[in-house]
Amino acid sequence: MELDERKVKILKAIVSTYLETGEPVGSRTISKFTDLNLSSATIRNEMSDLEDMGYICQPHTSAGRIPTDMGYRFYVDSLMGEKIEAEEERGNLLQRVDKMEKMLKQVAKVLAVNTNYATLVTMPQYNNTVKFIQLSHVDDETLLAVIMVEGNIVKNKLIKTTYNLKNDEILKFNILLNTFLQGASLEDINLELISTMKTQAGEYAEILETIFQGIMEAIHEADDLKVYTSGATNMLKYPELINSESAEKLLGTLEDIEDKEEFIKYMEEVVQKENSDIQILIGQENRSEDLKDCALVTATYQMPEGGKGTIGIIGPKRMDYKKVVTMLKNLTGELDEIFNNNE
Amino acid sequence: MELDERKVKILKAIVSTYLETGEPVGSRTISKFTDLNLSSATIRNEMSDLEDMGYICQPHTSAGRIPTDMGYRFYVDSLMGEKIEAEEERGNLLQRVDKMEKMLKQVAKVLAVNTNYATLVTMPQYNNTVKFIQLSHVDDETLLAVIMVEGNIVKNKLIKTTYNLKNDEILKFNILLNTFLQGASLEDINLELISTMKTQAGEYAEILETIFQGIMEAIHEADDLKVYTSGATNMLKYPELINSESAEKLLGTLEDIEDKEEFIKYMEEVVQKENSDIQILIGQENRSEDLKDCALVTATYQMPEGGKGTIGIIGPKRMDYKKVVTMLKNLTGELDEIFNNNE
DNA sequence: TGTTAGCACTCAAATATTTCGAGTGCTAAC
DNA sequence: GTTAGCACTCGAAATATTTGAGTGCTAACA
Repeated sequence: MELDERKVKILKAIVSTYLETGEPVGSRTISKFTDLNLSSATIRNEMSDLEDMGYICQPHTSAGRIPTDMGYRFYVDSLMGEKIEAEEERGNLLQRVDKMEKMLKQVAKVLAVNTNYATLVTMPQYNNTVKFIQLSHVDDETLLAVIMVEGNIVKNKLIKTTYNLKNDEILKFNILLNTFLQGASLEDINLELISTMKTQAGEYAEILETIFQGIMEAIHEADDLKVYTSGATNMLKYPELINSESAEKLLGTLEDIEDKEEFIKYMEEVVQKENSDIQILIGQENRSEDLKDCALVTATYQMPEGGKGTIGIIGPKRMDYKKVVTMLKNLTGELDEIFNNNE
Repeated sequence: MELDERKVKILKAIVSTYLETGEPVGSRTISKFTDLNLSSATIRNEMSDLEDMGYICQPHTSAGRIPTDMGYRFYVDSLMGEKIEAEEERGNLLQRVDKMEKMLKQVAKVLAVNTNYATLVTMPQYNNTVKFIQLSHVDDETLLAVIMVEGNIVKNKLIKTTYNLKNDEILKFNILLNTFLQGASLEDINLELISTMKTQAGEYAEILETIFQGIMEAIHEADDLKVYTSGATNMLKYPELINSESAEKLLGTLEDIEDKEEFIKYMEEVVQKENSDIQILIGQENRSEDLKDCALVTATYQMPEGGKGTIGIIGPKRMDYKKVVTMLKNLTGELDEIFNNNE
């Protein structure tokens, strides 16, 4: 069977009506509210066809039709085909804040409030090139290492030492560390480099080892992709999700998303493989079982220094895709703007 | 009317039965499951008295009795009277982690998982005595200020300058800042001190102003009492809360609790006024409207350096107080232990 | 005077029953 | 190919019915 133009029109009408109302849509509704001028009976025939083709289904006999994942997919794809122009009133959503962290939290919040879906925003990911390292004396047995990496991200770590370093010794360590590590990315720091440094350190080799270890821990630490979520409780607003037995699990997932290695990995993957900036995954298309009744819409933003992060929305499959996509485009646009102006 | 021993026994039996079952408890139940050997009729009479006295009430005629806030209060008070011995198997709950932040998150998580209530943990509050300040060069127009305050909390801030400071100039600033600010608490930093510093800075007074401002911002910033919550979704497990119209609001409150100045202030207040380490607020006893159907149980922990923070649980009034209190005692005990060993 | 058995009454919750109507599929006619 | 008409389906809502735990009250008993 073929998906002719009329079928397409009907399908789109069904999906968009369903997106609005959340009720299964019947043949009469479509007959009345499209410009096709077809009777309900004809629509019924077409609907029957569309059902055979897998785009729509009935939640039970004698109910209207609702889109299948495939139906949503078709709708979304054709939506993406149309050019979505960013709305005129942009630039007002975000207030300028200096701290990256706050900014991203704000983005998550803004998104959640404006869309009524759950949102998540990841920190931009850098390749962690070291900009500089600063060691300071805290007390007799503690040092503070401050490491600034590409993207002006500051990490710090307290390091316990057995030997009480004097100020001039710390200074020497600072010089040594910076000489070797400045500009180095994680991959650059290999065993060879380390042993060279140790040779240079001479009698201090052992302490260097301790310090070095602390520094590496610090660099890796914040690396574990922070995710900010917001509006998780918005999920409660969608009955189709609440009834689904996974609702509580989903909320839980969102709550402690920071722990869910797996989930984060998944997000990363999504970011990686997309070429376009907007990516939509519907229902079963999501690998994660928790999301099987949801749709995930993500967009990437880019930092001037090359960092890359994701803004995403999790909501019911019955989601206002158009609004969400526009929203995401606006926000990533705004982020770009802010970051570029800041530089 | 007087609350004689028998009435007390019956009241306690009612409350504790209700805590277990969540159902209104009737006279027969009490008659059967207490060692009083009284018929249900007698119990009924006593219950009627207890109702007159305000300790229990009926959700509707011809239902059993449930405790009023006053009833809970009586129960909890008498519970607190008994000595609660910490459980033997303590010390295993928390894994040692180095970062304060992680540790507190873990505490929140452990509590949430073990109790099935929502939990919140605040960062310890210090009086923010400056331990030392370290200024570093980032690029031509940016400085990094790292400030360590009492309790080994590290704060940092990027400061934009108009004038490109050279290394030796930065060194001078470092010395200047540390000379004046080391050991200073927030109250110590007043206008007089600032103007003295400016005089010392001479031609650099203006830049000092900028830097100083940045530093003050940094110190204040993290000061805004971070709160970690966990297990907010546990609230969904308690039907009595879900039906209450405030459920969603409550969840929302928990979700972005970091913004709710008001709420945080409230917590602080609770911490302030308590002399004993455990504080319980039931229903209307809570100032916050959002908590009117909940109970809030808090405990304070103390850092060796004098910092003070709060661990708390939010749950339904029908809460396993005994377990929660024991749990909190254990955890604060563990925290103390860890902090002391660490030092 | 305190305790208890007995009984009529109440009322939420569970269960069963009915009604309603939106929606379908099919057929026959245009 | 389109449409009107009709019998049929079935969930949801409304309504009725049953059930049972629980109460308060009274009268009798120790």
